[in-house]
Amino acid sequence: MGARRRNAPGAVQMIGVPKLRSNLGLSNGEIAAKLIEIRTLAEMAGQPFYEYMAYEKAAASIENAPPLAELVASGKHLRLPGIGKKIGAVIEQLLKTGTAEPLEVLHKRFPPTILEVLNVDGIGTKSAAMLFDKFGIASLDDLERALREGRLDDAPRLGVKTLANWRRNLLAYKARVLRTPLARARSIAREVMDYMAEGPPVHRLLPAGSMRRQEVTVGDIDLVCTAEDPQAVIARFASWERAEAVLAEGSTKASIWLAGGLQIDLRVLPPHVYGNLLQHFTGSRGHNIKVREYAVRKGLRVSENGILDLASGGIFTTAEEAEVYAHMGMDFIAPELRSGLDEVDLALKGTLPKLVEIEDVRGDLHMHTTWSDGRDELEEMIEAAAARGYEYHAISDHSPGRGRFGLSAQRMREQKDVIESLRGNYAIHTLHASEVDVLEDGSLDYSDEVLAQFDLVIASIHTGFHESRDAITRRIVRACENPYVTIIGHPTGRRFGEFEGYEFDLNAVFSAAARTGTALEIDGQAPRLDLSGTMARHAATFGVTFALDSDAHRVEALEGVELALGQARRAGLTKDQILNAKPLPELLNFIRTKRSRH
DNA sequence: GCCGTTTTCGGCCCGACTGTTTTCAGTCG
Repeated sequence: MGARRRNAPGAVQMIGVPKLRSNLGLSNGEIAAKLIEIRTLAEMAGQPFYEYMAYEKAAASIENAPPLAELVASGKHLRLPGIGKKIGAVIEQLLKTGTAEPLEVLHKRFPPTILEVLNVDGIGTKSAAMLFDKFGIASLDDLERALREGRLDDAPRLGVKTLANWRRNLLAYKARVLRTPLARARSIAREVMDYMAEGPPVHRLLPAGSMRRQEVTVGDIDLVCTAEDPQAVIARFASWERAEAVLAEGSTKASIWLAGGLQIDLRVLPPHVYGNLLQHFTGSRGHNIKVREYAVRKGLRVSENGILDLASGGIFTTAEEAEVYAHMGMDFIAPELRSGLDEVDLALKGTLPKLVEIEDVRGDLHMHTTWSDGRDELEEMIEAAAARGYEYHAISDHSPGRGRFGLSAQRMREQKDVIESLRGNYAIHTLHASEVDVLEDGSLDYSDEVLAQFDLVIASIHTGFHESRDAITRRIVRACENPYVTIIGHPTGRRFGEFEGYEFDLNAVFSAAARTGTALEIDGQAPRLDLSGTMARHAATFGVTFALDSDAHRVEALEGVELALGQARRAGLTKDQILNAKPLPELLNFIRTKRSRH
C-alpha cells in the first residue's frame, strides 16, 4: 500500500535531479522532506507519538498542495489540513531560512546523517537511536563498519538473526533504485501478470498500492489476486526467471526482487474478503487512517479482515471493494483520489467529482511521425490512432527549431497535402497540427501566417531551460497570448531522472491559460507525466482546460494517454474540463473561439 | 501538534510478523 519503509520516515535523501530555481525558497517536496526529518528525529528523541505524527500528516498535506511560497504570502497555508499555528510557523521559517528551530534543536541531539541508517530494512527509530547512543553509529558507513568488525555481536537484544538481516538489507539498500517511474512499473507489472496468466488459474489479479493510485513514481509493485490453489500460484510467482532473489515465500504472500532492486509483492486473498483487502492494500496510508478515524466515530473498526461493529460484534466482509465504502455510508472513492486529504469528507457529503474516464477520451492531440523525430510512418500513426477507436487525432510534428528533425514551412505544407489526400481512408478525423517551439523571447518558431494553416498548434519549451523564473514565465504567458496556440505542451519540462522542470510563476501561467482559452497539456509520455496530478489540481482552480495527450513517437506509445488520464483523475478532473473529451465540433469551436478573439 | 455533524479538551487506525524473549517491543505495510 502507501508509504513504504524507504520513502517514509527517514528516507529523506534527495535523488540527484537538477532543479533550476531562483532564490525563492524551498519547493513543497523539500519542505515536506524537512518536516519528515523533524518527525523522524523527534521520534528518535523520544517525543510523544502524536506530536511527531502531526509532522508526518503535515508533510503529506504539503505534497498535495499548491506551492507554499505563494500560499504563505497570503497566510493561506494555515488552512491546509494538518497545518496549525506551530507547524505553520515552522514552514515559514523553512521558507525564509532553509531551517527551523525544532530542526536545529534536534540536530544538537542527532547528526542529520543518522537518517541514512533507517534506510536499512529492519532498522527503525528505536534501533537507530540505540546504535547512536551506545555505539556512536551516526551514518550508514559507521553501521557497515561496525557490522563488519563484529562490534555489535554482543549487544543486548541483537541476536544472530537480527544482525544477519541487517547485513543483508544494508547490501540490498545500497544496490537499490529508490523509486520507479509509473510507466516502467506498469510495463513490469504487465510482464509478470502475463507470466502468471500462463500458470495455475488466478482470478482478479490486479496491481494495488501506489500503482493503482497512479502515483507518478512507485516504491514497489503490489499485486493481489485470488486463487483456488494459492500455493501453486505463489510457487509460480517465486520461480519467475526475472526474480533475482526471493525475499519471502509463504502460504499467502511472496516477495521477489528484480535486478536493480525493484520489489514485487504478491498476495493471494480469500475471495470472500477480497474487497476489504483490496481497499486495505490500495492505501494510501493517509487515506486508510482517515477512513478508519471516521469509522471509529461510527462505532466501527475497519481493517483488512473486515468491518467490525463494536456494539454488536458483527463483522462485515465483502468480495467487492465498493461495498466497503458503501457500508460506511460514503460514495465510492476512486483509487486515484485516495490521498488522505479531503476525499473522505467529500465522499460522505456525496460531492466527489465524477472523474474523467478512458471512454470519455475522444482523441489524442499530440503525436509524432518520421516527418520529424517519430519512429513510425504517418499512415502507421493514423491507422493506430483509428484502431484505438478515436473520433479524431492530431499529427503534431516539430517546428524547425528542433534541428534536423523540424519541418520547414515548405515541408509543413507538403505534410498538410499528404494528410488531406489521406482523409477518408481511415475511420478517424486527422487534424494537421504542429508542436512548435517557444523561442527564448516567447515568440514562436513559425510566423503567424504559417501557424494559421494548422488545424491546431501545441506550443512547447524545448530550449533555454536555464533562463530565470521571470523570463520563463513571460515566455509561456506570451505563448498563451498567441491566438493560434491551442495547447501548451508538457508545461513544466520535467523528465524523470534527468530534469525536475524549469521554474515559473504557476499562478501567472495558469491564469493566463484560463484567460486566453489556452489548454494545458497533461503529457503522458513515460518520462514526463507533465503536468502531474498535483499541478493539474492547482491549475484547475483557475478554470483551465486540459488536453490528455500521449506525445507518442511510435505506435505503442499511444497508450501514454492512459498515463495522462491517471494524472487527470488524481487532479479530480471531470470530462467537462478535458479538451479531447469534447466531440469534434466542440473541439474545433474551442480552437476557433480563441483565434477569433484576437 | 492538530482538530471538532456528540468534543475548544481529550482524543488521535489497525493488524501481522519477527526475533527476542517468558510476555513483548520493534518494525512494517
